[in-house]
This record gives sequence, C-alpha cells and structure tokens, in this order.
Amino acid sequence: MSRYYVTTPIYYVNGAPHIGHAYTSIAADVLARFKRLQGHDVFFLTGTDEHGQKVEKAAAEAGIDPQTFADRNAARFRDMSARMGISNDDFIRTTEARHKDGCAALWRRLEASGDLYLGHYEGWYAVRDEAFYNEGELTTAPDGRPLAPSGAPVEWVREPSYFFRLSAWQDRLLAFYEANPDFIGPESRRREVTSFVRGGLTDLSVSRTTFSWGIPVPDAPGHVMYVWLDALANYVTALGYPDTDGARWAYWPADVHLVGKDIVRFHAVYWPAFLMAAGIAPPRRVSTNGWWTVDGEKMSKSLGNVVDPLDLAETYGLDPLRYFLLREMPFGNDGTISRRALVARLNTELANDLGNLAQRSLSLIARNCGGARPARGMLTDDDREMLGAAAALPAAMAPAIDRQAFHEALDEAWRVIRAANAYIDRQAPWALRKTDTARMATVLRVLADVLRPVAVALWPFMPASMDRLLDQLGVAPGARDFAALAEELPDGASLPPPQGIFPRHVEPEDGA
RNA sequence: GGCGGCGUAGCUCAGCGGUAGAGCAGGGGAAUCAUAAUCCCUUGGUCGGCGGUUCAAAUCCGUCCGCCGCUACCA
Repeated sequence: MSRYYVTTPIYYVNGAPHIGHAYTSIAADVLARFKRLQGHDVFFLTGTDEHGQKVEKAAAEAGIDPQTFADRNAARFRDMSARMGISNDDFIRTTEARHKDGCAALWRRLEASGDLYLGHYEGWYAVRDEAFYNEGELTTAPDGRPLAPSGAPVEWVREPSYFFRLSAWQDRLLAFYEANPDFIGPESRRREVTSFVRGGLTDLSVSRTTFSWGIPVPDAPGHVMYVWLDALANYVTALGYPDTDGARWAYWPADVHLVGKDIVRFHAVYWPAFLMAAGIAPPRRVSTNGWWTVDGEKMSKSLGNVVDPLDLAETYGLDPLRYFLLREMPFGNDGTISRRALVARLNTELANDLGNLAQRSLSLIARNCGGARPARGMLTDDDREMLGAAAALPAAMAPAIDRQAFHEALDEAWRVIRAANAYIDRQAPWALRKTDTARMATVLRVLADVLRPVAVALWPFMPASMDRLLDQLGVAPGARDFAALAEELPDGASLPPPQGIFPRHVEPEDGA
C-alpha cells in the first residue's frame, strides 16, 4: 500500500478562520479521502502557526501572554477543521515541544552543513507582513511615513541575525524545478517562481533578536528563529523529525503541500532550499490555490464582508458548501463566492440532478420491487453503456484529482449523473411496470448499480451525504472504497425507505 | 521597465491548425416515476482590433487596445 502525505498550510493564529482557510482545508480533505478510497496509506496534516512578532503584539494588546492567546485562537482553527469535516490525521501546533525540538534539530543540521552564518541585518521591516523590503518597494503614506507595498507600516531595523545562504541554492533550485516539472502547480505559478529564482536570490535572514516569542536559536541567546523557518518545519516535525527511523518518517517526502497563492514563494523556494541544505528530500509538489472574492469584491475585515464558513455550512449544509467551493472555481484560479451562486449549485446540481435521480430511482424500487434490491436480467446495449460509464468514474476522476483539478473531477461525475437521468427517461421504468416487470427490475437495478460508484466517487467531496445515499443503496459501511466496487451487490437485499439527500434551498420569505 | 497570463454565446468557461463547443440563463416540445424535479429540441458568437504565414487560423507570427499576476527600477 503506497503512502500519501498531504498537508494544508498551518494557519496563523493571529486572525480568525475564514472561508479561505476552510477552502484549502476542504481541498486537502478531498484529496486525502480520495487517496484513501484508492487504497493509499494516507497521512493528512493540518495545524497552526503560533510564533512571531504579530502574535506577541496581539497578545500584549489583549493583555494576555502569547501562549494563552495562541491557545485560544488555535482552538478556533481546530474547531473549524472539525466543523468542516476535515479528516486530518494530526493537528500540529508550533508551540508544541515536539515541534520546537524538531526545529532546533533542523537548525543544527543547517548550521552543520555550513548554510548558516551570523551577520547583521538592517532594512525596512514590516511587522504585519513579517518581511523586509527594499527602499524602492516602499511608498509614502499621507502622513509621510514609509509603507510596504502591502500598505503595512515599516520600520528601520538593524539587528544581528543569522543568515541562510539562499544565494548559493539558486542553480540547484532551478535544476530541481527543471527535473520536476510538476513541483509547482498550476503552471502559471511555476513560471512565476522560476522567473523569480532566475532573477537572483539573496541570503535570507533567519533569526530575530527584537522579540522573544519564537523558538530559541540553539546556543545563541537572544535569537529566535524566523517564523517561516519555524512554520515550514512543521511538515517534518509532525513526522517525528529528526527521528528519521520512526514509523511516521516513512511518509516523507510529502506528496503535496496545498498552499494559498500568497505563500508560494516560501513553499516553492525557501522550503526546498532549507530541506536540500539539511540533506532532506524536498516535497513532490506544491499546489497553489487562489482567492475567493465576495460578490466581486476582495474579502477584507475593513469592508466587513469576510465570509464565515461556519455560517454558510449552517445555512446551506456542510456538504453543499464543500461541493460548491470545489465546483465553482478551478483550483488555482480566483473566484467569486455568493449565496446566490451557492444556492444555484445546490438546487440545480445537488437537489435536481443528483438528489432527484437518487430519489426517483430508489422510490421506484421501494414501491415496485418490495423495497428489495432487484436482480438484473438480460442487459441491453443501453444498460451496458450506462453501467460502463459509471464504473469508469473513479478512474476518470483520478487524474484530475492528482492535478488538484477538483472541478474537472466533479464534471466527470456530473456527466454520468446527467446520463443516468437521460437513461431513466429513455427506459421509463414507470411505464415498464405495467408492461414488463422483469425489464423494469433490470432497469432499476442498473440505476442502483450506477448510483453506487457515483456515491463512492463523490464521497470524498460530500462524505455525510454520500454515506446516506450508500446507506439507502444498501452498501455496507466497510465496502465503500474503489476496490469494493468490483464486487456485485447481492440480489434481493432489503433496502431502507428512501429519503431525500439534498433538499432544495428556498430563501426564507423576507419578513421585513 | 522586464517576464508571464487572460480577452470565445447574456453569465462561467473548454477548445489551441481542418466547416464554432459545454454548463447555466432564454425559447419550444415531451413525459408525469421523482425534491414543480427530468428528458428532447432550440435561439444566440464577424472566437478583443488590425496585419501576416498557410490550401486552411479561435488555434501560429507581428502589432495595438483592455484587464490581471510576478518582478525590477527611477525619482
């Protein structure tokens, strides 16, 4: 059984979870679940990033110590994961001892390889961005103070700092990208990153002395590690690094890190460089997703249009939300989220196409086959074609899933679902009931046998709903993976009474 | 300024050298098993503008216009 390791970014506890966090986590969850159905031994990691000056400041402003602050916000992210149905195998926090110890070990390893040196850094630093900027990148605020391109205030900082010899890794990184064309997805991001690296790399400041909320640099009092070195290391410390003999280490290298487009550089440039310098294999792929805008506008706290995933899940159901997020916008693109679009997908595709297909098929069985799974008689070409398309679905979706093209995978499923609605109309089992009950039974059995692989293949996207459908189809809980589909279900098994899976959403009457 | 992407039906997008496609929306019809759901047919585009290569271009090349991303620099 081959191993598969998928990660979300660890989320920075400085802010509250929003739809963007939920989106990346749901995508990772679908990937993890799909790989498990394929029979892989999956390790799925998420967690929180809790160090750095921003957290220290925010905690101070809240009048509490940083750890208490981090505990509180980490709990919100953990809660979001649970509420979004995320099936992570572990949840790592960068304030945990296992992480701090692993990080220190990684630091020593980089030091031993000669990739770290002590110097001093001075420059314009934006606390909010955790980043230094060149003079030329700055703009001037109305009050005359310098600002980062992001709009964050910057301050002139001069401090002793350890540096990572990133400049020495330029050629090896380029060679690595060349040898691994799928390392960065989508393609457009790969081009951006390689173009950035080709433009030349400067050494990276990897320690700070102006604040203390971080992992101490070994044997260097006053220095704490740069938050990104700290944060990126979570992907290996969660696997037990530096214990590379432990069972978990077998999952390395990661098959895919899912990341938002704002943090590609850290994952696609710094991270492989750190790892190669430490003698650790780089991850296989960094897959980048875009941003959701709200009714066409950027989501921001100041605009007050931040979308709360918990609220949407409560109003429309978790599975419709998960479906919408992965169906509406191609992974990697930016896209617009709106309640209207969500309701349209829910009503048209989930309720009308899939939900109604299941309901009409199952209620025909319930009413005309004594509530038991009918047996197949002789199959027509039409039957065979229908069954073939459904049986081929997992294999048709797999390559899209491997490219994180979730919307394409779903499109494959809907082609089968639409074909099944056409099939049932063509065969008209409600008419056969009066003329040829044996043929009617065959048609209904074909429909049940089409719904089964559809439900299994869609399970990673909408686990609770598809479990309910599989319950109604009489598929045993232990037989809901792709391998189990090869086995035909027994004739005559009694099925539970059908119940709607996706109720249509009707906007409540406006009482005002 | 450099590098790159995008611009195709009302909307979202696929197609990337061989007589314009899908889904949604719009129009007509059928059916009535089903969550007033479904199925069939159909309206609709000079494929951003202009020029070129080719027997043939949405598809290749050049150029212009408009959006967007990354990056650099000037003051």
